[in-house]
Amino acid sequence: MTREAAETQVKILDLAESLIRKGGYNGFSFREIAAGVGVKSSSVHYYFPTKADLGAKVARRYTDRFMDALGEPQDASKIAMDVVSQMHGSFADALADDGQMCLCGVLAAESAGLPTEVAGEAKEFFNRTANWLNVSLQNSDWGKGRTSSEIEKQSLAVLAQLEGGLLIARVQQQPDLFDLLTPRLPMD
Amino acid sequence: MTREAAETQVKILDLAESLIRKGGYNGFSFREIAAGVGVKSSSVHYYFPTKADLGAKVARRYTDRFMDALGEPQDASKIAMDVVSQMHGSFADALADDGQMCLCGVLAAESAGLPTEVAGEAKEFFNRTANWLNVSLQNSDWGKGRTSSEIEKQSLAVLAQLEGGLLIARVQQQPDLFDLLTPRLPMD
DNA sequence: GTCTATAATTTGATAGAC
DNA sequence: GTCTATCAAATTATAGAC
Repeated sequence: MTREAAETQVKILDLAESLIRKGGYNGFSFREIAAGVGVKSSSVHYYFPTKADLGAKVARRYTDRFMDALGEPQDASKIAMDVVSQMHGSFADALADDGQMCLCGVLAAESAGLPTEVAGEAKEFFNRTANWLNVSLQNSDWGKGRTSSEIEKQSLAVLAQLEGGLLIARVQQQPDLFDLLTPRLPMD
Repeated sequence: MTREAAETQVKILDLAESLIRKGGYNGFSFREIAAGVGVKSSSVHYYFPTKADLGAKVARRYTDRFMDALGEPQDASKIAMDVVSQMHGSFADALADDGQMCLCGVLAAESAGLPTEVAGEAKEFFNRTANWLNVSLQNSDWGKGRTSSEIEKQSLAVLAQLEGGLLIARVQQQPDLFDLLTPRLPMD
């Protein structure tokens, strides 16, 4: 694969990601991608045979990058609030650059109407982020002495509030709203 | 307006609501509506001149119905947990009948790519539900002695977790997940 | 109020030249 | 790898008969 080819492919993925985050999977077209990248739509099909394939690969790359930024959950004990803050920061980064919300949050919202490959990747994003929270909270001070089902439940609650916070910040066109909404863990 | 006409109009609104909740605003067409209702697409245009008009009216009706089910916030003091539980129950109802999520949650996710009239109605749903929570929590035991900015913040946090919970339950295809995620209010 | 018919555009996708 | 050319289907929307 030549350098130019790789750049075209990456440009397509970048623009597709941006457009999906703006208007959802059904809100962009191959021709829109092509025009933005500076090629013809047939060239987009050269890299991604179908729209479902492009959508799935955009989601996969997004999830990989997101998990990469989080890093491996540490074995060593951590402060639970630092774990939550780190996750909050990763979601805030998604919002910060262009005021848009989490790609897989958008896909999740319309997932009942998506090709299975795309919906599957969106689902996988939540599996992986929930698992990261699970392991991290288990190793935290807060996690000691709590049941794994209680920890799993709180991991989902944290994720829910973060995704929901992005949703609200976006529809209200007030990105700052998200910063207000740092999830808390119950202390009882 | 004759009885049959009213029924057709309501059928259109009902089906449009269901389809948007399934696949978003860009995931349904006038012909799909027409086929499901048993008329031609030109008849759908008779009731709703444009797609944006239909989308906006679906959202408005949804919000009105949602607020109607909540009822007026009581003046009398209430238990805060009952307030949160009531809101949780209203969102659960949306999920219960067909396993789909909140209409305005879906619209919010793709709001950056929607016609302004539709995005505006989605925004209004959050304004009205947040305001209901605000007033109700202010009148609750928990609200006594707390600042209005703290109460506003927690109202948004509750909304965020509920919408995010629907998002997760839907993408995981596990409606039961939502029941687990009853928001809590901080007691410190 | 619902229909037929159709305009005008956009969509995802493919064949084949270079 | 990118292009031209094109297809078949779907889209929103309108005009006008009944």
